[in-house]
Amino acid sequence: MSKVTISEVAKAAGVSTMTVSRVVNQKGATGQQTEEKVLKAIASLGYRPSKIARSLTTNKTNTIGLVIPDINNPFFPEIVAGAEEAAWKAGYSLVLYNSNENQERELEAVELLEDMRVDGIILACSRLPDNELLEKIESHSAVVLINRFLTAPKVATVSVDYTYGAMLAVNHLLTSGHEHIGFVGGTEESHSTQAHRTGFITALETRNLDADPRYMVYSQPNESAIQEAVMRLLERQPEITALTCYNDMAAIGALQAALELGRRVPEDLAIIGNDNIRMASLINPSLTTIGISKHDIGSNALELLLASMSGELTDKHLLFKPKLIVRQSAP
Amino acid sequence: MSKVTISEVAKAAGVSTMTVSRVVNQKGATGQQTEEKVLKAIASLGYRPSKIARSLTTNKTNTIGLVIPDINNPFFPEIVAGAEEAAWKAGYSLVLYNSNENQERELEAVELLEDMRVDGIILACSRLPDNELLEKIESHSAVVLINRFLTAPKVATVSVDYTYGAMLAVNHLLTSGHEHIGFVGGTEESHSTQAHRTGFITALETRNLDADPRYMVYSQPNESAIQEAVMRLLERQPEITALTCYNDMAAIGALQAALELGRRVPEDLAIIGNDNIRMASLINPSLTTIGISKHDIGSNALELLLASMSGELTDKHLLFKPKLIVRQSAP
DNA sequence: AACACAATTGTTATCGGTAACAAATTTGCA
DNA sequence: TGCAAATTTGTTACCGATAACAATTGTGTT
Repeated sequence: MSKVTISEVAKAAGVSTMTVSRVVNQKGATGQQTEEKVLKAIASLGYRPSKIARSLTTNKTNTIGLVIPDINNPFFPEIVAGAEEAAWKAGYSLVLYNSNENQERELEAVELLEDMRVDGIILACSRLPDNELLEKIESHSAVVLINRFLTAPKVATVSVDYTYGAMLAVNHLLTSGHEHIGFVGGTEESHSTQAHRTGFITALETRNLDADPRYMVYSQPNESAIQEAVMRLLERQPEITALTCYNDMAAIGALQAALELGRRVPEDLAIIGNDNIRMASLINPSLTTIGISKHDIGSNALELLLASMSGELTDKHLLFKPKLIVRQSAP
Repeated sequence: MSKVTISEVAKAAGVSTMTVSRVVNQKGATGQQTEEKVLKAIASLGYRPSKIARSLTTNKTNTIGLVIPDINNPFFPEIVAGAEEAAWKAGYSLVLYNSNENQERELEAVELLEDMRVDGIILACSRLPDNELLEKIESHSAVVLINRFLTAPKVATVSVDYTYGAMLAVNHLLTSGHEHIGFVGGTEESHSTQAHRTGFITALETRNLDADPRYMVYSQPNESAIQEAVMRLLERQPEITALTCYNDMAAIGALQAALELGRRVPEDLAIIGNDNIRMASLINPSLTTIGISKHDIGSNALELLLASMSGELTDKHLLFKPKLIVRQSAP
């Protein structure tokens, strides 16, 4: 345990603590030989300034909170990596909470981050209702939401244009000649599901086709639930020849459902995913999907947060345009 | 920004700050009606005690540092999840660094964690040489290493018995009748590679077979490098009919190499991975692999750390026994 | 009612730094 | 050489909480 304090260094160097502080922070003028004395004392004692103590006076922790719903969902590690990378470059540390898709835990995490006096927080895919979210957020000076739109002062957002992505997917399928296209979503409240569905409907309506509610299915975001939901959908509406899924894990669940029902992919059933997680190119058949740069989302979120912290902007909303990646599952 | 301090609460409740502190921490006796007054004041002001200030006096941050080499490597998110879960339950927060397999960055991360006065650190798969690692570690009061053995006071470790796992793999292949088995490792310095190779060699020698160095190949831990290394290996030693890989990503690289060379898996080439990442069961052919419970590694590491912090043990070494999971790639 | 003792509350110093101002030293120039 | 201005250093107070001890209030007993 490092126990060397600034006053010990000051004593060893024969100067005041302020002088040591000035040398450490390279702030305020410092004389040549004094500086050397101090640096020598620091080195010989192995002094490392306490960020805790510093934070108390400066009212700044150089720390950022990141709350994600499920780190095991391959969508998120890349976002975390992007954010961590940007944070590192800017001299910030990341405090990570994995809410496990649990609202209460998400709330508590945001509160804890407040207790820790983090300089800002990034909330990914919050499942909290608007009012609760707003209430918890207002005690923070800088907030960035990922994939969740919210108009509020101090709140910036970084989102993927899922609506646009879904339209790309549906148009691709329509162009390939599919006439009965199903939609596989997550929970109905989830914003990405809603955005995706909007694109699904819009793309169909643009071509004067009806989006039949019976062709849409929702599910809890885990593979077996998805697989089951898709199986029910396909048994109920066997005329479906193509599926757009709100993310790649759902698409993989759909693949398994197709396998289970003896439907060949893509011959009998075309499947398009969303997110282009690494797995998408490695499974068989490889997954046609909508690609988004998750790393960029993370790094942009963090940079937006830094800007927001420094008061350069109060709110700003980034929207990433995804693009279609054609592979085997929907050629 | 929460700015309510304890003295404001004290003023509002008409008591001293110590009384407020006692109510907040439920420590020391407190009178009924005073407690109510204080709680009311806390609620109405929205007071949240500063962990920063508290940490300064108590010399405890309720914070744990976690350094991992690559969060995009699917081996790690589960470990992080396990550690985060256990930390959450114990009331600790996690500070995460992603070193990107970079030694310098890893060093810096450990130093920063010291500056933050975290209560303990978990270092996953450190690539630092022993002496540097020891030097940096000694300023921390509690350390747990994952997949890295090191005998030192205050240092506990949680490791997977890769050697045993590799033996399982080789024995499975030998039992299936393979006579020329190749080994695919990561960088030669990596401990998991070394442990894996030891198992590979031991399993062969147990059956009085020689482990031919020409059958072993090493590579940087990224898919394309692995793929290329495997292709060179297979072209050089075409008699090889089976490969054991030091992890699943390497096995997937090997699969791609086989595809590239027109070798069918498992008919022409059997492949066994290691780690049982989620992808392993989803790719085609599904991957025979060595299964380890990564979530448990993370949670055990954290619990060990907590025990170490509370002085219950100074060093302890956990070794997880993996087990063979037979799938299509090596039936 | 008086006293001893327990329960509750308050005071002061401190954790390890930095802000803000004051003091001391150096420098430049008439 | 002297003196104002610039540079370097030191002092004091404070950030927001808690530890340790002191003071007060309440309780039961005879």
